[in-house]
Amino acid sequence: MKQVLEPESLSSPAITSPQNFHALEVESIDLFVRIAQFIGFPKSYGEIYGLLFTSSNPLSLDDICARLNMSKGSASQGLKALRGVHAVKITYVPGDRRDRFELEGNIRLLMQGFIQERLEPGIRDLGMRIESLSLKVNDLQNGEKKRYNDRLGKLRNWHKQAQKIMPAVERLLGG
Amino acid sequence: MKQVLEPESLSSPAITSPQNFHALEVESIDLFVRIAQFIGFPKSYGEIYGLLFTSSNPLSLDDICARLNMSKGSASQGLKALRGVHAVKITYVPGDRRDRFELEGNIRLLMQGFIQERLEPGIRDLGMRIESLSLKVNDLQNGEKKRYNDRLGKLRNWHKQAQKIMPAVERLLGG
DNA sequence: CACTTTGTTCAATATTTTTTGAACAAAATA
DNA sequence: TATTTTGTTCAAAAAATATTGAACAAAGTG
Repeated sequence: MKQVLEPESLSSPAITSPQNFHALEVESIDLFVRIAQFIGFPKSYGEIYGLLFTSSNPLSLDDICARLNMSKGSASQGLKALRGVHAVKITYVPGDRRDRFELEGNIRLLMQGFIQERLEPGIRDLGMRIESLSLKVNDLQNGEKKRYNDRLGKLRNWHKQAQKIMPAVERLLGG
Repeated sequence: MKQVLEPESLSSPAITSPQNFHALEVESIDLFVRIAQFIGFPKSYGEIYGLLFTSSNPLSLDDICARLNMSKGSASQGLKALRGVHAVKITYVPGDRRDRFELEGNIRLLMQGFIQERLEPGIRDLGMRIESLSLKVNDLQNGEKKRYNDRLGKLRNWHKQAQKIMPAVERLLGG
């Protein structure tokens, strides 16, 4: 029943021997490490994603630990987070008890997850803070109040623009 | 010649006594600390920006250190970085030897700096990496090549969209 | 010129974040 | 049932990042 090949075309047993990467694999993983850092994820997340990107078949937790020389804890946490942003999914391989992990088909899903779970809440939170400030400015004397309101006005305006562009960002990058 | 008032309406000498913040000031600074963290700046940068946001007049390096209870080194570095993204500028106050720092009038300038000096180079770098990968994929066997190209194609496509939306982002947030 | 004031730099320190690995729980096996 | 296999959690260790502070250079002052 278990017809899943060991990863890549190497003859050495993938689970016990770590590393052994093609130049191409290294470069792929490197790319996703950068992307991870770019959006504020730990680089181990990028490594995992990169490894799955290069892999032609779903990998188990142990595969990932072994090939990336990474602890089970890290791999587990990373996979959990990546699943959280829909970057990775679990595949059930009949006849194998272990979970197998692979990429969600589309990079857009990852971006959608990132936008919806990080970017948008962040912007919403800023909006609430700006509103809260705006309310409290009323307690100031007139001169101070005006000056403060000027600056807050610009900030509020900027925030409005940020909200305005979000749907387009989401449509293009995650739609 | 020196007609710059001490910051805020407090009677205590601003330079020697740290803290002494209004609730409003605390909340403002807090807001900008969040914004800083949001875009990956150290929180000290946010503190400085927030303090300048609340201040009705340009502050000296020492003012900033004293009020934020922050070392000269941090303040100096933070101001340098903030000037780098056009968030803060130096004002010369005749009769005062010290530099005085204040916000650039427009938050848009900050965003422009951030977009141009962080976001865009990051995206450009990703593009180069993706291209480099694409070239090397040619060395693979046919099956592998196809699979890799499929995934890379999606990635490249996504990157194209990211580039496409950048001008709009820049126009709305930093224009 | 010697002395002060001001801002910068960078090695050392402190803080924050990430990673590890051992303990644990859940589920499968025998 | 006891044993193994698998994945998660979280306190502790390691690594990365930010902050400090003392040494320094540049420019002003007397």
